[in-house]
Amino acid sequence: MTIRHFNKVDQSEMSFFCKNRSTKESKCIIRRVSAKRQQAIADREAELLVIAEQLVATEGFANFTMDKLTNNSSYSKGTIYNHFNSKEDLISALCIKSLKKELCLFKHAATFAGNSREKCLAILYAYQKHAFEDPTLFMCVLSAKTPAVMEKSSPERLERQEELTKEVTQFCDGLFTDALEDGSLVLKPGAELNSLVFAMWAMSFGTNALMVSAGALDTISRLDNRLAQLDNANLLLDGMGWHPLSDQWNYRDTWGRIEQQLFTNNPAT
Amino acid sequence: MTIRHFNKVDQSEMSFFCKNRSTKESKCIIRRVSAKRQQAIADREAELLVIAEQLVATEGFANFTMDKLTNNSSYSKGTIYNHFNSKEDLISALCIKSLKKELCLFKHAATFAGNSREKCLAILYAYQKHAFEDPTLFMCVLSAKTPAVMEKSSPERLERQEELTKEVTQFCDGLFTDALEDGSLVLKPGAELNSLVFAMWAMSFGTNALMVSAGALDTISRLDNRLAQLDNANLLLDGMGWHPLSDQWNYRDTWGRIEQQLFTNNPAT
DNA sequence: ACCTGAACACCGTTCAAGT
DNA sequence: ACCTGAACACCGTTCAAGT
Repeated sequence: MTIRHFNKVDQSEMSFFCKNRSTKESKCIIRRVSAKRQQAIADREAELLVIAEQLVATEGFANFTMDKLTNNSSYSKGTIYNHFNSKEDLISALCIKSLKKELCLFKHAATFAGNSREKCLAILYAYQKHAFEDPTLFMCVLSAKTPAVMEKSSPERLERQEELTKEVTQFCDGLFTDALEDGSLVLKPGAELNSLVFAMWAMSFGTNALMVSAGALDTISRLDNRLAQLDNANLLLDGMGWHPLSDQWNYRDTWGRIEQQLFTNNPAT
Repeated sequence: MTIRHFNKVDQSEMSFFCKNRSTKESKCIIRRVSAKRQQAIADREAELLVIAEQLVATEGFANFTMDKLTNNSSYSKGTIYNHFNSKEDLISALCIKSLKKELCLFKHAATFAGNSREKCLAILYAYQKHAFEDPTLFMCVLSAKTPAVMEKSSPERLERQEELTKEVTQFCDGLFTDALEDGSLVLKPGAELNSLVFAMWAMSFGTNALMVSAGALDTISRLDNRLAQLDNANLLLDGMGWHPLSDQWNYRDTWGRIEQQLFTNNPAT
């Protein structure tokens, strides 16, 4: 059921261990010699992030401590602080992991065979799936934008965060420009592509955030979790005038097909 | 410019200090005797919340400590722990303060003279104003729903939270039922009033949350802050079919009138 | 009946000493 | 070159001693 990501850890993420090697001559040699070791370090970092995420998920953000991470891993505090230069930097790392997973799911979703509006729904389905399966990671993206976290994150990670956010945004821009090109979406006078993308982002983020963290509330628990994202999206996309409108097409059927075709027992990526 | 709230502190909020008085006979006498004292306690609690909010605003949530609160106030740790039985309980109290302010602003906004959709926009204007003026309080409502905070909050405050949330929801329900009654909004077949209210909530919350905490991002900073909420709302309300639609009415003009008539130099409430 | 602040257990972070 | 864990400063919470 669950799509696995990052089985193979990307070495390019190990910015931290390389940061003090500034002399150009030695750089290459060291890299070549320690390639295997660097892979080991990257794997350890991934392992630490998995443990951290589990701890945050079970005990909540506030109750998560570096002590607990140390005790639940086989590494010492010093080693952990070699990977993350503060607790906040670790959250930043979780945010990066989250963005990478989102991007991966989005790209998978975009392969859905359908019209442009259906593809957009596929992305939203993927976003929802991410939020429900990994609420902790999903929320990390928000908390990573908090001043307190940003101030204490390493510049390398902040940069990586920005890069990935830009990639996600551009990906969504692409959806909209496709729709503009095939004529299923037409900009109203005075409207901008940017603000449409932002509207969709705000709506889907708001829906997910409220469902994930305020699910206990009356108003929300009365709604059908599986369909709220679809219903909200339909209202918004109708408002944008994105054809076919929801009374001319059975998007509830689309929603089911997205689930079946893309996210069921599929060892994608 | 700023509308002031809670100059007069509501005594009913001091649940904490009264909780151990269960014998009915003595209750009344004690209440009467200590009425003045209870007012003093309520005032102190309000004072502590103001200081706490400032600290959270300047140093961030993670960097806020009970020690700093103690040092910045004229009271001892023990006294502060008489008001809030944990750091999380204090966040819960900030959430309550936030909800009360929202409700107060919403009721003021609902006095706007206009059609039902314009009234809805007035509420959204008020919500945005709250989020931008008091980002800390705004975000408290979300963090208060976090399991970690809920587990350590006093039951009294959790109950008050729920009460207020219900009040806000019912208030929004009212807006929609008014629109249904005067015919400017018609439910599509299969649609529910509940899900429309939720959609508006998700959209406006998402918009505010992204603007407040991710304002540093490229995509967002390019947007006109003042108008994003309006633009997003117009897309959504058009999608609901709430008349007059945005191409039949100048809602940008409405937005300006809301600001001028309701939220400029007005010592309301 | 309420206030106080010393006291305690715990957490984030560092760094001298190891390998 | 990297790892370790003792050490330190700080934070959340309590509670015996005051008024």
